[in-house]
Amino acid sequence: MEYEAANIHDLTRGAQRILEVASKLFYEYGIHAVGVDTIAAESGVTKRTLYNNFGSKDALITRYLKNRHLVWWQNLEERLDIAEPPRALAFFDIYAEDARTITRGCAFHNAAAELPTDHPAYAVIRYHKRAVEERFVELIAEEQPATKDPKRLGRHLFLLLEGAFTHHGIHDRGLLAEAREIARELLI
Amino acid sequence: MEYEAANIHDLTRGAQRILEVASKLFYEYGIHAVGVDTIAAESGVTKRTLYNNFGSKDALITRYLKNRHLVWWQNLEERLDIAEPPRALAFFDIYAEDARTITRGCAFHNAAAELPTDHPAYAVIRYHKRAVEERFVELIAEEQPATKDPKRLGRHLFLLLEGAFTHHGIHDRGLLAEAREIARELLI
DNA sequence: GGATATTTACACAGGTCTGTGAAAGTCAAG
DNA sequence: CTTGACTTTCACAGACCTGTGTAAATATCC
Repeated sequence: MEYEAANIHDLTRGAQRILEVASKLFYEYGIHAVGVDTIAAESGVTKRTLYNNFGSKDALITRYLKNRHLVWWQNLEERLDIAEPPRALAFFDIYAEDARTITRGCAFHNAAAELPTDHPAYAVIRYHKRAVEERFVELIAEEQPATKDPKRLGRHLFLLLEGAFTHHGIHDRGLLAEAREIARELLI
Repeated sequence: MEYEAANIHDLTRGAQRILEVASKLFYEYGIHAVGVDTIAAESGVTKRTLYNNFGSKDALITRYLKNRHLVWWQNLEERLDIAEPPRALAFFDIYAEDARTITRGCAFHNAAAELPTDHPAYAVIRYHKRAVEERFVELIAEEQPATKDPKRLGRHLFLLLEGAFTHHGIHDRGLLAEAREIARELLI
């Protein structure tokens, strides 16, 4: 990893609740819009505890995105393990499933919109997106060996997915389902 | 339009400068990260003038996105007028050109990440994205009448473009150029 | 040049923001 | 029962935030 890994289990119970609450609020309302007082209050701890555990808001933001990546990635691999070929479509299914419970598009893109590019969390964003893209390309290369340019097809599908999921935050016009359908045709 | 149109020429010279400066700063650093004091100071006017002209920060934000849409759309139509078929590729060229001078992806997506969905500016964001998508589909329907499903192809290209441009803010890995290349192949 | 519109200057209100200090309280494990 | 890790309490600092009131100064237009 380009950044220090961060396991939830290193955290005390209170700290875990802080991270949960912060994740929900940061995603729902945006990072700048949510203050540490709010996060502490919603977590049922004092602001002092928040600072004792995370050090600063910026560090909490970074932890939020690291954790989001880890959880999401684990879910991805589990789903891929049980998916039937073409497994690239499982990617679309995961996003579609996410979209049923969360409604503001991609947490990483949203964070990128708010943070300065030299923020510690920005490295996590870059890492995550790159990892997803590469996993996609890898998958295509494995399962569609007959494709003349697996890398291009992988990126092609990746872009479809990114476009559709990002849009989900703005206006759902069935783009995720349509992207999946387009992908399905491309994989035949 | 779903929202009241807003012409720059209604504004005094000072107000135009405010809008210019606000546009630059909102895009570059994010909306919440930029205060009205900063905007006024950079514009060389007093904060009072800003409030006399725009009423509130929220109204200024809304005006920023309305104006961004109008300017961008005008540029789009001008470019389409002189473009050679397939003109859908001109879309990619416009985004690629934008990407040379601005480096934080799509202003509308970024704003959407920060604003509550009931913010007046959010309607502008929805309108803009929908308009772009529809213009794309329209263009395909005109120029690729042989396509069996012009709407799907239009959305397909739209998603490629959105995915690539959004990514440009995070990490430029030549995705815009690759998206154009993929689009070119799809249009043959 | 005189009426009208606009901008300045500047103080101020009332919040909210991140972050800290220091002492007292709580709880679990040895 | 004691040690040590964690959390609470609560006051406070200092900065930044949006937005306003008012009177004087300056443009702009007929």
